[in-house]
Amino acid sequence: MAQDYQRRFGEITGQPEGTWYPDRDSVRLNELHAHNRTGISGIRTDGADAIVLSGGYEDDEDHGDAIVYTGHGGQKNGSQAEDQDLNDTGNAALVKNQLERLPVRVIRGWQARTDYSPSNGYRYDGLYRVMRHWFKTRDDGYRVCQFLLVKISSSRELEDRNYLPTEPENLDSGHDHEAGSPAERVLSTRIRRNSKVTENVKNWHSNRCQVCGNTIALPVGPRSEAAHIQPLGFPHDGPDIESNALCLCPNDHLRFDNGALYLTDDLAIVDAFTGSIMGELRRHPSHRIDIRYVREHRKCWVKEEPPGDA
DNA sequence: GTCCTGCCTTAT
DNA sequence: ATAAGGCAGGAC
Repeated sequence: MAQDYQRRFGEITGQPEGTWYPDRDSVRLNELHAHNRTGISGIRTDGADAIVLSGGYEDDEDHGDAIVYTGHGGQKNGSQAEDQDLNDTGNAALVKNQLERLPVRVIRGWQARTDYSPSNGYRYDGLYRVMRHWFKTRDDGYRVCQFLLVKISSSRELEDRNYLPTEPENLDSGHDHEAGSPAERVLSTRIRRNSKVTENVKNWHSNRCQVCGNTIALPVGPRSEAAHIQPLGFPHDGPDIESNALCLCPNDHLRFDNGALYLTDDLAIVDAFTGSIMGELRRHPSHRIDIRYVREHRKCWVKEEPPGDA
């Protein structure tokens, strides 16, 4: 009975990209996906080996090489009725993929009726990387967890694995971030990043983290990272400019990008676990920070109560 | 479209 | 062991 599904990451032998299946049971029996109804095949401690994209959540966005996938949970009778969270094992699994860089198989179903879904049945469409996750507030007020999936061996993904150079010279002054297809916008995140922005931000702060004040010393010299407040590229499309960037140590960069800390409008630093203020963001007179980007970042991680009710 | 049965994995 | 719940599937 419990012919326990053996989770395997990556390509399944004999099931190449493009293979078609008549139904979910067939997908499962060919060991591409654990479930016959559930979207995410995975658990918190393993990560997710596969997902099905078949229009079950209206906040999904399929652009081929770039996908915004909505997490599990919160639905009652097919419509959103509660907030989603990362206690859900499937959602936590996809975060694990992101942090451990595990590939996820993407299977598209006919129900979604996008340009990329099959007209009937299900199709295995290759391996994707989970680039990041965040929360979105829907128009009805419910919060859903979302994941940016980018196809492996797309230019962006190769560049991310250092197979392609990230040359400072091919920069575009950072204001064309709205242009191009979603996949191109994802690609532009790294390939066309303006190194002058990074350099300025790091120099102003002398490589000291604006959160903790530490500098990571390496034999080659001090190390810091320029972190964008509103992420670059699809779908957030933050600008590649100094007022949308922070100088952070790798630890606080990871915390900031994954919602462990956020900023108030007064640039106080908040510990997301306790909600209490950890301190003030370290400033430099030349480094103006635009509060609009701080708000966009906060939207991804903090449920803001609807205004009104004076 | 809606309803309802059934089957799997995961959690308790 | 048993229960819960899910991006099915088919019937109507």
